[in-house]
Amino acid sequence: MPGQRHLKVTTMRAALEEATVFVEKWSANVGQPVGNCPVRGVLDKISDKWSMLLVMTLASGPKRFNQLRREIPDISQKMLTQTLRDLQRDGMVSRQVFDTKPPSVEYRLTALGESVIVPFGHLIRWADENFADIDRSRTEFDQAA
Amino acid sequence: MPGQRHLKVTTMRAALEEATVFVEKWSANVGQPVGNCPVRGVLDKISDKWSMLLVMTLASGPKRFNQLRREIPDISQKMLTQTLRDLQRDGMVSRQVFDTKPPSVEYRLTALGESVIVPFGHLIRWADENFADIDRSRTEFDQAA
DNA sequence: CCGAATCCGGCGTGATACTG
DNA sequence: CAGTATCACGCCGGATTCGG
Repeated sequence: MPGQRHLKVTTMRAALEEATVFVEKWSANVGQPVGNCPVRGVLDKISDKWSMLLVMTLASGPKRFNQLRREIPDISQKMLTQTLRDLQRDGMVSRQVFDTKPPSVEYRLTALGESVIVPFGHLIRWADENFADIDRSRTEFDQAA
Repeated sequence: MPGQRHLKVTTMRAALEEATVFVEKWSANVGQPVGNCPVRGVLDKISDKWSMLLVMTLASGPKRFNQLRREIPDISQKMLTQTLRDLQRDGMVSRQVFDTKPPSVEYRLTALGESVIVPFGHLIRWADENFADIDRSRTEFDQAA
C-alpha cells in the first residue's frame, strides 16, 4: 500500500494492515452479481439518504416520533416513517407503542442497531477529519476546469 | 448504551466507548442544515451507488479503465467515468495518462483515498458479520405482514 | 400524536450510439 | 483503449391532504 506520505505512517500502517483482511474478504466478492454479494446488499440499504443519520440520532437514547422530527428538521414525515420502518424491518430499530392518549410511540436501537454505530463512528470521524482536504481538492479541481 | 444482550459485552463495551466520542461530536451537528454540517456533505457523496465499491476495488492496486470494468461487470461506462471523476475531484483518486497507442489511463488511490479504506473496512466487516441476522429479521418482518 | 395515502417533479441511472 | 453525447425511464423524495 504505497502513497502514505501525507499521513502518519506509524498509525496508518497498523490501521491499513488491520483493514487488509477486510479488503481481501471484500475483493473475493467483487465482480459477482449483487444477489451473490450480501455485503453489497446490506451496504446499499445503509447508504440511503437518512438511515445513518437516524441511527446516529437514536444512538443517544430512545426517542419518540415527533422528537425525532424536531432533532432532524429537514426530514419529511414520509421519509421518517419509511426509514424507521425499513430500519425496523432490518432489525436495527424496535418500535414500542404506549396506549396513552394521545398515543406515543418510542423507537430505540436494538443490539444490532447499536453495533452499527461503531463502524458508523469510524466513518464519521474520517469525514470530520478530512472534509477540509476534500473541500480544498474540489475547489482546486473546479478551478482547473 | 443499553441493550447489548446479544453481543459480546466485553469487546462491544470498549468499542462503544470508543465510538461515544464520535457520537457526541456528531450529535452536535444534528439538526443543523446540511450546509453547516460538512460531515453530512462528505457522507452524502460517499454513499452513492458506486464510490465505495470503486475505492475498495482500487485498494488492491492501481488499475486501468477497462480493467475496472472487467472487475465490476455491472457498472456502466458512464457511471464508471462519472464516479471516477467525482473521486478524482474529491482527491481520493489520481489519474495518470500514458501516451502510448492505444493510450492507457491508470487510476490509483491517493493518500486520502487509501485512508478511507480503513473506515470502509470496518463497515464492510460489520455488513459481512451481520447480513445473516438482517436477512432473517427481514423475512420475519415480512411474514408478520 | 402518529401516522397513511396520494400526487408529482427531479435526478440518478442505464442503454445506445459515436469519437480520437 | 478510453472516453463523450444524447435520450428515456424509474423511483426516490418532498409537499400536501386525510385518518385513528
